[in-house]
Amino acid sequence: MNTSAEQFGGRASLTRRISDDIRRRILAKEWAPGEKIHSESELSTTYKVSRVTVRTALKTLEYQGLVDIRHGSGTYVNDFGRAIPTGLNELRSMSETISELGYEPGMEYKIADVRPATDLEREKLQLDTPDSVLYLERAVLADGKAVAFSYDTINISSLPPDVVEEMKKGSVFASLDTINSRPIRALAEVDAVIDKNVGWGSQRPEDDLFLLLQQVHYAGDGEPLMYSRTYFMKGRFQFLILRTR
Amino acid sequence: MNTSAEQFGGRASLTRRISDDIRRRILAKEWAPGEKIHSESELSTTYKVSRVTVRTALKTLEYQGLVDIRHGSGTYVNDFGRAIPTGLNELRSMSETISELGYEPGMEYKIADVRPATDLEREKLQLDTPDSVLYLERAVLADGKAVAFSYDTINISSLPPDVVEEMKKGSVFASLDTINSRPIRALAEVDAVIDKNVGWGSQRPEDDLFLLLQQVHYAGDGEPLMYSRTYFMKGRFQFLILRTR
DNA sequence: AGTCAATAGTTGTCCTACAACTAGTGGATA
DNA sequence: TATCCACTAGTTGTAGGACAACTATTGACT
Repeated sequence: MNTSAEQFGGRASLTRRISDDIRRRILAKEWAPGEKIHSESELSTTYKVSRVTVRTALKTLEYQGLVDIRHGSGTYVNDFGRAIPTGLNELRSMSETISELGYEPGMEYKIADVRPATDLEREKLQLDTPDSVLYLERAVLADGKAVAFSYDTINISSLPPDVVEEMKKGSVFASLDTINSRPIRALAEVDAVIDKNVGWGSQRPEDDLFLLLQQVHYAGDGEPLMYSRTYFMKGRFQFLILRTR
Repeated sequence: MNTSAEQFGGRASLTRRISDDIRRRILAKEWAPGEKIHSESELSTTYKVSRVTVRTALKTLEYQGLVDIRHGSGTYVNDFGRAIPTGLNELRSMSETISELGYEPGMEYKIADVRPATDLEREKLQLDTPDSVLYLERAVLADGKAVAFSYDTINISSLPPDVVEEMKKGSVFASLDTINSRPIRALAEVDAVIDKNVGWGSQRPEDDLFLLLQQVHYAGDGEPLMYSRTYFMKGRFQFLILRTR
């Protein structure tokens, strides 16, 4: 098993590891949509864990919309089309999401500076003093094509300098993982906007129309880590959501 | 307990009923954000169910973002601000959502007709023959103010005539419930659009800018029930989403 | 004041058992 | 033949008890 949690150093629970693995197997098309997967007893035998653990793992996948558990019958793989199951609801980095969709993720940096926080940023990140923040302007690429423009402000007040330097080049989430403070919660707001000042280059839309995902990411202790605005370009990135009861 | 599932005649599982009730208690502010709720053992005693059932119910609420379960410590109510926990991910009708947000829901009907399906509608609803469909154009109201315009096409090929008549006036979801075929899954697509032909009346935005939620709702057996486009007006309806790991 | 071991309380996992439900089998019946 | 129905094997849902793993607090000790 090579779960994302293990990859990122977190000691994930047994349930989480099983859940991640079955999720991987489903996304790898081990079972076709509509097909019945192995029974809970069978899975608990092969994974060498109790049925309770398998059940909890499967429940997670059911919440995510990947499977349908039918009492007395079995667990069936859902047909979720091209949707990223739990795309908006589960906290993943853009790169992870793009990669899971089958594209090659990339980032094109325009600005990566440490500078004093603006009033808005101080409010969003709950900074009292006029602290310095790391400000990033980047284009999000899928297979080399820009799909979104990202404006991120990172609270660096409790981060070591070398991690900050690392963030100027690589993935913010990965850097936060190295010091074990990946955000575990985000409050996101979706909006449609027309803005002439967003984006750059030849790939930006002429009608200035974007789908804006505005987020504040929080650490486990409730401290705001990052204020992030991602402007998606229409048609470049399909925002599919599976809704379930 | 008066769960929505019971209200709508569905024989909900024990876990679901417990989960719904604890959810209700949390939304009713029985515990403040950050506060620790009763332990699993305690809840299992008071509800007279096993700890397994309570655990599964709490897991559901954790996935919805309402609570945070901490190993060895307890279960804590999340501070989800003004967000509708699991707003986009869980399948609820607009009226239910508006009502849960604390506003008085309403609908203003512009069109409610049975007419032949268009090509697009036939495709979305997987109709082979040129069947008739129920077409609705409505303004969605919160406290009497229009927050969105809704364009719905309902597959009536397997619906009794009296239910169709009922839908022309009341809630579509409620009518579907009476014959026990409420949708259990929807594939939704979010987009930003500029469209001069959407909306009506004095409350429509001058810049023709909308946040579009395009959905196909499916029944339990996989049959498409409804193709729905909801155009939200900027600023009238805050689309907050709680994202968790 | 600070450190640390002990402790009580809570969630995570395991085991076994049975209830509730589903889908199919095959015989009885008209 | 076609339909109905009891039966059955298989699967998920719930129960109860036990222990492991973890957290937060207490209180003794330095």
